[in-house]
Amino acid sequence: MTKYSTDQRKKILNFFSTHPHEIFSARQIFDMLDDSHISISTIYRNLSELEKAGKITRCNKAGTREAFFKYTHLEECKHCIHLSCKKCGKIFHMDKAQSDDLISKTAQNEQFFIEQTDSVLYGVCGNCQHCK
Amino acid sequence: MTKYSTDQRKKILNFFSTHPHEIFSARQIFDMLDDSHISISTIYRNLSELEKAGKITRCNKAGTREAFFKYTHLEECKHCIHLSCKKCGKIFHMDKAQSDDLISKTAQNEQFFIEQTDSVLYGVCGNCQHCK
DNA sequence: CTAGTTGCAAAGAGTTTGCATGGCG
DNA sequence: CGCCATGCAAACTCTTTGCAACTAG
Repeated sequence: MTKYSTDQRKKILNFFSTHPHEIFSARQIFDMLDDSHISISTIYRNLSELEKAGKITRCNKAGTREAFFKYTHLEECKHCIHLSCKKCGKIFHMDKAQSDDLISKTAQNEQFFIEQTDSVLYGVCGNCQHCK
Repeated sequence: MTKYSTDQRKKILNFFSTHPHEIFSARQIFDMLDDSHISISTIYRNLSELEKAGKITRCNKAGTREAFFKYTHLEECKHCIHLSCKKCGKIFHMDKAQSDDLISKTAQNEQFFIEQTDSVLYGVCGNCQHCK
């Protein structure tokens, strides 16, 4: 679907690749790329394209109504569960061994087949735990 | 905050208690209680009240923009991680022992403190796994 | 009686879409 | 030069809110 490489597209993808461990809403990206004057509809259209292309992943953030997106640059992103800090918004990766263990145990014990890609656990990260 | 017991309130809560293992959006409840002619704003206001009162819990559903709610009738709901089936929308409870294990291991290994209440893992349940 | 609750319609947030213009290849 | 992408504004969806009418206690 994506045929041309436009300036706007490059800037949006570049933004994600330079912030690989955080999640962002369309509005946040719009604001942070303010000096590029990219229209909000272009942001939305590109986020959808990038999502379809598998370069970013759509996810929810507890207590918000907006869609959030995170960069999926790493192979590991596809093979482990994500942890999202409610305070700073950063994304962490659960240890692969533990992810796998959880998934297989849940399949066995509960007959439930977790899909890592869509699954985000919420909580507070070590950093934010310290500062009140 | 909830002082009076109105007909609308009773019907909404009753709806949840008779569907304890599924999640619903405001619109779905509105449609399913159609013959009671409860206005959509009353649905929303009561969902907020019931949430504050701890009788239902707000949660996200992957790939949707709406808020979903589930009945929190059980004590166990407050102490374990939830599993949401992407196909049928039903909610399952992860075994408490496994929930606890996961939370303490993640705290240790990753320095990340999961909050059960907000955390929903997505996947496919045993039932839906069988039917394609 | 009177304060909480409802219904309606209007306002708000977030997101999508139609259409003319612009720019990549 | 042709088609895709962009920008703008309007439309849409989900949710909240103001206000007058209604009702539980």
